[in-house]
Amino acid sequence: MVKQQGRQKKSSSRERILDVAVPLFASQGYGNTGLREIAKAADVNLAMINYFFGSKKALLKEILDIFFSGYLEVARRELNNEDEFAVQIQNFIHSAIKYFSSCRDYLLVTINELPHDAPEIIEYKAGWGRQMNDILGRYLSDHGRSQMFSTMPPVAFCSLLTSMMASRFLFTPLMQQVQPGVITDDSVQDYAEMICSVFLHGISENQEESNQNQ
Amino acid sequence: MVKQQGRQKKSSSRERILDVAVPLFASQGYGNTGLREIAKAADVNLAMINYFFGSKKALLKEILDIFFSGYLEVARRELNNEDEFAVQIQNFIHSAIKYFSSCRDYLLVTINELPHDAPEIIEYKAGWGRQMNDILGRYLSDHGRSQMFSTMPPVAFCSLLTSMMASRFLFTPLMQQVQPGVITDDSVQDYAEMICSVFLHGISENQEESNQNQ
Amino acid sequence: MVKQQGRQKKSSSRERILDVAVPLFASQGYGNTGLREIAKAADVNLAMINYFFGSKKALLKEILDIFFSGYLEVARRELNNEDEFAVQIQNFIHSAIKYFSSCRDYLLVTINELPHDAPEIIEYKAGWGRQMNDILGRYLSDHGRSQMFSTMPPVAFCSLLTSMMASRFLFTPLMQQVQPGVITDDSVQDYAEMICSVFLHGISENQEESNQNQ
Amino acid sequence: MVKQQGRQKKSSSRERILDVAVPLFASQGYGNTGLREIAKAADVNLAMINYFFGSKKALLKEILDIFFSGYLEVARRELNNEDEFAVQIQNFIHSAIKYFSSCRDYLLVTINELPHDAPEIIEYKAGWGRQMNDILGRYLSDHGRSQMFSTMPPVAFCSLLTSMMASRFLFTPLMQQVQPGVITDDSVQDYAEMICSVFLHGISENQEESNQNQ
DNA sequence: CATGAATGAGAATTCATTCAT
DNA sequence: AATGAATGAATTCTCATTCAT
Repeated sequence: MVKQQGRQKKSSSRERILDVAVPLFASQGYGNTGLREIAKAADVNLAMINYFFGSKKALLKEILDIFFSGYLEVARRELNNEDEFAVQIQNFIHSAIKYFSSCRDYLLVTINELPHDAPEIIEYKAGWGRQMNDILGRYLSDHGRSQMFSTMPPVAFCSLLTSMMASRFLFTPLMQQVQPGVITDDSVQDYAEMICSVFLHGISENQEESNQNQ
Repeated sequence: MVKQQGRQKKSSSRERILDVAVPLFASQGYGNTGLREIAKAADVNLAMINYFFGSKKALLKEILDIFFSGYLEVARRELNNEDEFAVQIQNFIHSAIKYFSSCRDYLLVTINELPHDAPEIIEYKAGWGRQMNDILGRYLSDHGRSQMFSTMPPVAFCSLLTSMMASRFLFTPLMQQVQPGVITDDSVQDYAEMICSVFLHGISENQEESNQNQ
Repeated sequence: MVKQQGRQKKSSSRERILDVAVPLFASQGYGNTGLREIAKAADVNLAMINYFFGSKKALLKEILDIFFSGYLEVARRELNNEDEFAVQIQNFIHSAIKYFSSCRDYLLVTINELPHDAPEIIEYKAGWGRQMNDILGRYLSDHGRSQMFSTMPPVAFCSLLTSMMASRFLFTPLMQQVQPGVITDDSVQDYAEMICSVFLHGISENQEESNQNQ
Repeated sequence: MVKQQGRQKKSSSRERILDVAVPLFASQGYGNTGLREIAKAADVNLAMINYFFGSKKALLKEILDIFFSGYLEVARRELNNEDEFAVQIQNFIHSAIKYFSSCRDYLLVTINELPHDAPEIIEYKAGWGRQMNDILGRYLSDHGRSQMFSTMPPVAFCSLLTSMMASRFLFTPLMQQVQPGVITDDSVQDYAEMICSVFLHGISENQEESNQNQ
């Protein structure tokens, strides 16, 4: 599906709709956001949304599409090479968090709509999930770690890691309400470092240094 | 369909509404679930939902309330005692995951509605968040770990751990679609063990055994 | 229909409902006021309203009843005696305006619901209208003024005079919004004087003095 | 039922809604009339009412708007010229009553909703009231009659006169119920004459002739 | 008298979608 | 590509009323 051809002279309506829909879905939820609201915010005629995307659900699909394809690309790039196990994971975490940070609203929409079982969407999401599972499965088996903890299949490994990396973005709104000023945008790099450390070594080891420093 | 036989007649409608609303919200999303649907599923007159709860939003609040109060109770019980740092964390993780497992739908609703910014709900959620933050903050400072990783405030510590523990439940629907049969209910105990291990020591340490076993 | 028997020890619920319903109907309109609102304001169980009055419409009827019976009583007292034509009218106007002032909310409800044609109420109001018409008709014919202006039947005479007297109360909310402080409660007496003067002599005559005073 | 034939096709729905809503509001009251009823009577989809007017309240505003702007126009035309005081008043009364008669239902809606205090509407009505007050105030002061009766501010003058002129229309339904056949449409001219006479000279003067005729 | 639960209809409003222009 | 009108179903919520206790 060709996203854009030629010079894009004037921020096409189609783009404006997406640009406006994603943050709305992210902050209010898909079900709580009406097409009217989107149309008004995008300064576009209501009928144009269905004209471009076919339906509200197809608009959601497109958003999931964009997020997943980017996420998969990161996974393929960082996990399909000759580097060492831990190095790959570290690179993946850094890249993924950078990616999450670059499209947090896409992430939020994707994560929040994941558990929902709208019949048309559910199998669709599974398709992306399978691809991600394949990449991670190959990565793990390549390094002889297919049965980590004896009960963590790749699919769970993937879920856990994604969940950890996303936690920062998922909880941001709440965290800022609880303790304003604590979460700052410039600490994404630090955040990736921390996730790497915890995922690879847990909080205990790190804690010893931390204790010494005190 | 017999309405109710035997003893507990009083206000069973109210309970039926809750019992039915939670899984519906969990599987479809709050915004995608109509009161009609809930009323029909609970075999209750539509008007009773507003009669008992006041509004759809108040119904959601009640659900968040129930989940949060249970979660806080777990935190208070496991983190407010004389045990050692790692022991407390381990007990907390086990208890919390057991709790999550006992009310997964409440968990799903809570997590998925967390990022949304319905004005009335947002400050409400922050209230619960603050309480949890207080408990964890005291726990960390009691053990001289207030500034873990130098950039992880209690609020982030809390988010990360919760996110890890919840990942299993959040992604269950998708995981089962991707790899049917992998996720089974009886492995909750193992799951808690795994989360403990990763959170405290990371995947590397454990990996060495895993490698040896190969 | 006996209104009250015995000592009325504790401002009965029935009275509280009426006391609360009348100003609500007056300020919001009958149709815009719910029984729930009344029940809450009267601190009475919702079901009590129907228990005491039978229905919302019956509650309205009772209000019209109370107002009309008082109004008729004034008319009977002031127009059924041996005084002169103009004296009777003057006494009637003074008494009626005093009465209106003592129950303005009843007046407002009555006037504002008058034109509406709820089938059960319409004939009911006509009953009261007929009684008032009889009194005024007898009064006019007694003084040989049955055909004032050749085209003003008693019913129109009655309407016009009532409308004049009521104007002050009907427009009070608007007037105070337009020119705050102009309408004061203590000028009811003056107001009656003015209505008398205009109704009997018009504004022209009075104006001449007014001009001289300038 | 043929929807529309011939020329004027555009936005006929909007007009039909207004044409149907006004008499319904007039005869049943704003609060007692549902949008369903209006939609059915106008042969229009229920949603079109909100589509065109935004809300039920906005529909009411539009009706008030139409009535008030016409009424103000009459006042401006008849009271803003070089004629004598009494002549101006007479012309105004004749024009206003003709106007009232041409849109009685608008008049009824306006008058009956005037006392109600729906927060959004109240200040809105006051805006119109102020304009009318300005016109009448200028008119009175131009003729040196600002303090008629020493206690009748322009706002009261305006209320009284409007109330007198409207009485015929306000009470019509009741009057016809009380004395069928008395109120006829062709007597509007006579009615205006009568109001002029009463307002300027009162009933006494006229009465002398009436007495002589006996 | 009084209460709380229950009901079914109806309230206003918004929904996603379609279609002729 | 874009618009405005239109639709029918669904939204949340409130209505007046009833009834068993």
